[in-house]
Amino acid sequence: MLQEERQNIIINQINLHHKVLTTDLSKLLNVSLDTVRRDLHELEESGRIVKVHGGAVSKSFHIPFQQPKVYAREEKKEVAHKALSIFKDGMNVLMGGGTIMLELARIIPKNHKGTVFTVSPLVALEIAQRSNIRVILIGGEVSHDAYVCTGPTVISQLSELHVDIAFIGANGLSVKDGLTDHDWDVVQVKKALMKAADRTVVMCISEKMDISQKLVVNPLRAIEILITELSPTDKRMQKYAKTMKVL
Amino acid sequence: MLQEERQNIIINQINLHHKVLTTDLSKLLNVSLDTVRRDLHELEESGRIVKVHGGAVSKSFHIPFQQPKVYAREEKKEVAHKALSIFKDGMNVLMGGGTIMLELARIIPKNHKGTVFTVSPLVALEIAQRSNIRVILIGGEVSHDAYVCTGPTVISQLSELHVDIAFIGANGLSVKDGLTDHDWDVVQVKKALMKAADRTVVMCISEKMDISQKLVVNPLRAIEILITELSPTDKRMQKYAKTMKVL
DNA sequence: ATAAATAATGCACGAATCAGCAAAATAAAA
DNA sequence: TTTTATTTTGCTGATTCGTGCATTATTTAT
Repeated sequence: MLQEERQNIIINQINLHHKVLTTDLSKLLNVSLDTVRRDLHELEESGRIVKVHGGAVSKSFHIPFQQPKVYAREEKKEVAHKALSIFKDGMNVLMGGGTIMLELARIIPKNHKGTVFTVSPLVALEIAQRSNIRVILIGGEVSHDAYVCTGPTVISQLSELHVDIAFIGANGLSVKDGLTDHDWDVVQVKKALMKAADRTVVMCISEKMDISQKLVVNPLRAIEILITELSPTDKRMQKYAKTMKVL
Repeated sequence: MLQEERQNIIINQINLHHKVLTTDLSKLLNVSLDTVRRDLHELEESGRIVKVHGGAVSKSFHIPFQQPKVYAREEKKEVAHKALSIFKDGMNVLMGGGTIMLELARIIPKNHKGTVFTVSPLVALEIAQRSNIRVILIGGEVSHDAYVCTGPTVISQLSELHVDIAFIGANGLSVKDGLTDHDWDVVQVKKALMKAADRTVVMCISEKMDISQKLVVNPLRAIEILITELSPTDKRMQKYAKTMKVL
């Protein structure tokens, strides 16, 4: 068996399973462990795979080490600042939960006037420090992980609400599935949030783009504006820019 | 299973649930606790997660609780500890707002089971960290000074509620006027809180005793239990002990 | 304060890796 | 073809890595 042939098989296996064990390859290809190891080494040299102890993984599967920089905080702040440009005095605004929304809440000017509805106690507390903003917290069962109000109470209150614009965060956004999330309760709430608003602004860091979670909140067309830390001219944004405004 | 694979699963779990327990991961991944711990350690070293006692949480998810300087903190803690003795597993409890209530929330055991209703976002967030307690936040307009939900929404939701016991703080308590307060909105909420509960526990530090505020919440007879930092045998408590239980 | 749960540390064992070397296979030259 | 050079493969021993266990500390709950 040719070396090249072997290495192609290895690449195929990795594409298939995202990972591969050195011992398995040895058996599969009927060559010694050393040969496999050497193959893996070459494939890594040419940057096609990532070698790990015991085998190798595909490049996409391998999450590169993120340097000690604080996790995506700066990106989120960047997103928040962009969102602030749509945040006008006198608006009736609905805000979801999550860390991005909290960043947005933090940078809202102290003298801003308006009304903010939110399902997040954290956002509510932050904004309540601004004396010219009425803060209405939509109450319900507080989820233990996301610290957001969920449940039928929230849904029914939101169904009686109508605001200009809703800001919500995203855990998954893709052209195929639209806005997606992994927690059933949260999905229900997000649906209700979007329904209650004329326009929806989705805010997320680019890391969440082209990712689909288990549950669908709404298709792409339900979103009017998308904000990420990337420039609107960035290549990754183009496929979204077709159906919505991006900034 | 490759180490890389395992660590990816851990990251996924954390992204999904925002927090994971070491023991759960051990079972899920079929490896020893030591291995999980080492994985968590490495993931923390590379700055991808934050390790906490018992497991780990997502780095993007740490609550920036502002801890404002609390007046008479020690006395309030003392009151809170006494109140804890009435706080039994399985109870349906209603909690008001204020710093004393927050102290109580803080010392509720992590493994307490039960349901807590509250009008205070701060209390709700504190208690939501206990996974065995259902926390229902009664939503409404968040007051700018006390950070408590107020307004008609709160009143109407409370009118539909019935719980075993309500814990509320006091800004004024006297034999003549009973429980009094100075903020109209807060008074309405406190009335509704007491109406929704079979029994009312009033918690305050002694300096609020024998003081009357502008507005009356309820007369003394509406209160079942009074808790202060003073001993039940203290001279100042005697006149209250005639109509209610004191501790 | 005491008991229980969780974490850190050191050690041992097996598995995986690496480097160097020799045998085998392949390619190139005489 | 034979010879020589080059590449590829397999093997050996030393070393590193990953894991689990036992012990000791630390934290948390009662």
